[in-house]
Amino acid sequence: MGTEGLRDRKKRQTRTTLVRAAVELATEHGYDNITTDDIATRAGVSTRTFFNYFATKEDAVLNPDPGADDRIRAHITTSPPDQHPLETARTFLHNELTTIDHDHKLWLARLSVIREHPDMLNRAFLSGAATEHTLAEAFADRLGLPADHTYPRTTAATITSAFRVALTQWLRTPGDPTTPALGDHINEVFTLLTHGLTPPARP
Amino acid sequence: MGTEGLRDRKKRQTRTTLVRAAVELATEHGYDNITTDDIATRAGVSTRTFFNYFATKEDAVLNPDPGADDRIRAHITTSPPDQHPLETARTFLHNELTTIDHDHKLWLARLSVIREHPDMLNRAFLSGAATEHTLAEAFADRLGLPADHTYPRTTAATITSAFRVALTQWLRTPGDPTTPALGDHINEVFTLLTHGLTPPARP
DNA sequence: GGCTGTTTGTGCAGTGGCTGCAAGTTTGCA
DNA sequence: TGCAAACTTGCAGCCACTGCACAAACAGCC
Repeated sequence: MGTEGLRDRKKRQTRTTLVRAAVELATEHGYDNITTDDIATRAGVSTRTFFNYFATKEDAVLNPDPGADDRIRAHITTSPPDQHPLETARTFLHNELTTIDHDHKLWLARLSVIREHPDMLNRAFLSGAATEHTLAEAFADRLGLPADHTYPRTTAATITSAFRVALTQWLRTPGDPTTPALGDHINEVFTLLTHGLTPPARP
Repeated sequence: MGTEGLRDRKKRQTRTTLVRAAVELATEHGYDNITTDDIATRAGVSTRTFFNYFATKEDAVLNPDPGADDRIRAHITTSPPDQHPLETARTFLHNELTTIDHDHKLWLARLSVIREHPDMLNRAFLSGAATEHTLAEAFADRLGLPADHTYPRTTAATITSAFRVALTQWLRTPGDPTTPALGDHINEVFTLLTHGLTPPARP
């Protein structure tokens, strides 16, 4: 089971090649000005193959991480059961940030594309309704509640929203070392939420 | 200025006719099985005209309310400045519910379409990013904060999320008078949020 | 009632995302 | 080596959506 097999290796490579092609082309010419044909051609495969790997042109740029759901579930079930859900989510997100540092360069390009297309981020989060569902399920399990209970659902929705806001705020001032890091934005948003969104004092 | 003019009247009528056609056809044959041609034909206009009224096939079904943003802004600016934002939003949503009761029949059909296509609801809420922006702006004004401050943005995102969850929960048990009304779900979700999502006791 | 400028409706041709199908090609396995 | 399963590819096609050029309807004015 340790061996991966030639077939799987090729498959993974084709996928990452397509992602790179998509992100590069989008940053070079603008996402709207490239076609799926362009992406496939640069990746050296047929257009039809492109759609065997991605259901959508957007997916090729965003490259949704299929393992994310498992990591989420694992983190939630292994964290202290009486920990506040927002705190559990916060620590999970901080863990993930170190992962992002890996493909640093690819991520910067990807983010520049997203910055030009804010709707894409939104769509990513909501067709990522699957992820939200995973969150709700995991918290429901931990709390001994039914999966469709209002509490875990609200919690899950709030968490994804929170992360989205933090990302949006962070994207406004990218790369500048004097501005807050993404982790700082996450902390700020989650702190607001744990305090029930109590308004700050007037300036 | 009181008179509406024949031109405007016709325009409004064409729009509502298209909406009715879209919703009816979608409920009859399923949203995926109808084309924009079908909708236009039933409405008695050309396909090209359809796209003069709606940017998207989805829009014809959802019929986004262009006046909503103004009502939101008005409600927020006229409500007590020291009122908790979540409470302000809660009362606003309750006001809107009475409006929905007007086109009751159309709304039921629309909801049945949405129930078959949960993604549509999500997309509606996030291409309704415009609405979220309005929310953030209005709260920022009221609090004397800059429009891009994290607090109003988090608040706005949380409110739209909350409403989305309430709607989703409500859609699961529609029309049954023994189950909670939409307003009850809204209350429940907002209560959870004002308490910082404190987990309920284990059952 | 006519005249003129501005909207609104429509046909047409075209782009491009996305899919099903029926091959061909490659890999896994015995 | 030979067979089955998985992967790739070309092709034909659907359909949402757009730009453009022109016809039709309307508003305001004389």
